[in-house]
Amino acid sequence: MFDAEGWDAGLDDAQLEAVLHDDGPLVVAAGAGTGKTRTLTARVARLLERGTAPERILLLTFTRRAADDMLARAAFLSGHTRDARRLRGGTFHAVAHQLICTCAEPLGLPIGFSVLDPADAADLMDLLREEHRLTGNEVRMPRPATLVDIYSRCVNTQRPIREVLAVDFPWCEPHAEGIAELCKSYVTRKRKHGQLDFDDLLLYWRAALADKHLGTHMSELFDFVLVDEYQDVNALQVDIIRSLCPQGRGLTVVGDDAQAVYGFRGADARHLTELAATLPGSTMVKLETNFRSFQPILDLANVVRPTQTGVELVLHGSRRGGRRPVLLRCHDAPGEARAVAERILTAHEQGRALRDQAILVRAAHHSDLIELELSARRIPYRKYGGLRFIETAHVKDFVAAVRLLDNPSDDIAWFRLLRLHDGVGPARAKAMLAALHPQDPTAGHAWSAAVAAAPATARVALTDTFNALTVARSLPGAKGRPGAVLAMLGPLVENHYTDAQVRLGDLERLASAAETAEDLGAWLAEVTLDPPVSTGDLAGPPHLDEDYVVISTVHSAKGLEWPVVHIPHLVDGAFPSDMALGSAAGLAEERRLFYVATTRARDQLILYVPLRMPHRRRALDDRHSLAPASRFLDEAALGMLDIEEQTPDRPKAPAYSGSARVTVELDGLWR
DNA sequence: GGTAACTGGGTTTTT
DNA sequence: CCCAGTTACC
Repeated sequence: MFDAEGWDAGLDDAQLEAVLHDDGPLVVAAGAGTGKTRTLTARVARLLERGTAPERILLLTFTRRAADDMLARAAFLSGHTRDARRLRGGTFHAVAHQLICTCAEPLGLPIGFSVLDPADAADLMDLLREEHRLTGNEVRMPRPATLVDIYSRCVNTQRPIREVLAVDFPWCEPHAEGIAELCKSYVTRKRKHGQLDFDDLLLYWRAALADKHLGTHMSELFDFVLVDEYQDVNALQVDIIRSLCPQGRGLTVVGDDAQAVYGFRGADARHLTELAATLPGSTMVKLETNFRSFQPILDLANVVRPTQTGVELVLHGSRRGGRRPVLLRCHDAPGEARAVAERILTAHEQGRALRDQAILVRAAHHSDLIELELSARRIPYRKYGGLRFIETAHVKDFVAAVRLLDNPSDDIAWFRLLRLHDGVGPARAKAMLAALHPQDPTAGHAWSAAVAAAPATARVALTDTFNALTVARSLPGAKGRPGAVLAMLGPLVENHYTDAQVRLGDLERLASAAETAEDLGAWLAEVTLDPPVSTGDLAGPPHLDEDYVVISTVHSAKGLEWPVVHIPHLVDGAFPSDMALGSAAGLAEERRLFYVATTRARDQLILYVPLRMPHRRRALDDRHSLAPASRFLDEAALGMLDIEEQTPDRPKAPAYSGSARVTVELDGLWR
């Protein structure tokens, strides 16, 4: 898999320039498939070889998977495999969490602080919304998840709420006052209960760096900081990077502004070009040779690639030959699902393993019909993105219980756990929280007060739960705690869910994964910040002989590649998403997303257009909207495609044309 | 007054 | 599939 000849084997001139660059600020503008991962890892390997201590190199990536991958490769290339574990790396959020834990006290945080995921944050918003009596009005308040999005957008773009509402959430403006009020109490409530949401991890890291003493200490931890996917950082992350590397010394960023697809999370690709412009003495290296795709795929990609970006890049292919991408016109969505399955099987017959193929979708539910079709034909697949294991109710119950062991004042965790008991709903749970919280929530008298607030039916179970928590808390460190939590949750889950057996099976696997952790709190933060996509992931890496098609959202496919790529649902309203059709900025991001999708393909790319799509709003009648195709398939793009029609695969039986007289008689049934 | 069970309508993308 | 609103039961 790797070249054993050394870190410089097979690098081209531009890549080599980036690898050999000294410690002045370096911006690598890397088009899709130009070997940026290779370049980054080679650079790390070279730094190690030059004698930089591995723990003084920090590699910030977009997913943990990318980080692990790169660190392992760098260690291999440098021949310093033994040092690999000492390299620092991960996502911004994961690294922030690790660093914050080392200085929780000076930051004013409780030692066992909780990490709220966005769903927890939404639960908290929901609670506050009720407390502020903002529900049940004539004009409905935005959904809790939307409130969290609004709050998060303000934080991540560092813009005032009025502006964020006006620009990004205009339909929420009537509630501006209430929303601002909610955001304010959201912040105080989190602080009070020792909870940090994802945004807080960045905020506290930045705050630590801004402190005179702590900040100096923190920025001196690293000699080199390398940031991948820089086009997708937000204002907070930019501040963090700038404090980590004063004057940009030792800083390397890699990115491509044509692949910026996280605007909705507060990212702005202009940070990439601004960095090059504002750092004195910075060097820019452009990587424009694509080593990934056959030329005909690149011809399409170059047409799709948005032109008005800050950094002009033109991809030159290095792989001649290959077929032109195919545009397959399908009858309707079910027809498209059949076509995808058929083309996957065709490629399979031609020697492509299933794992060499990916289906990339704009939104997770776009693969619903395709998944049905694959299942019906017994084609194994694995889905990335969309609803995750960690977001299922029973897993959240488990996580909440574990969180309580370290942070008994975590009211959101309590709220979940209490409602698992028979006869305890939102109102009772809230009354019990009130009984718990003015006191030490681990104290016996607090618990009896809480139990007293519950209906008689729940009291025995609640007492059991409280006792089990006491026992679990008394266990030292991580050992035994997950098992104790599982034992506690068992009867509750059994009572509360209809499909309890499946859920308990999940929890058993989760608990045994947790038992292997050295530090349960760190393990919990890890799975919260970078959750496993399925229970399968908990069992470790999949077997080599396991073969499955990958279904992924385009967002989750960023940075990855497959020999064969299928992109279904290329229809206005789906891809591009109808949510984005209204604004130029939205459409521009959709186009970049399409660019990302097409450039994932190495050898073969198939685009699917269902010609008839069910109408979104009124599906009651059988009316279909005629949506010929996505606006991205303009004349220029079509010129790069081979257009094919879906072969009719189920010829209808010829209609009977003779005469007959038939009656259907049911009256005998009702006597 | 509060819970649980049911129904109908809506659904981007993720650390 | 999740959420909000409704209704029947405690």
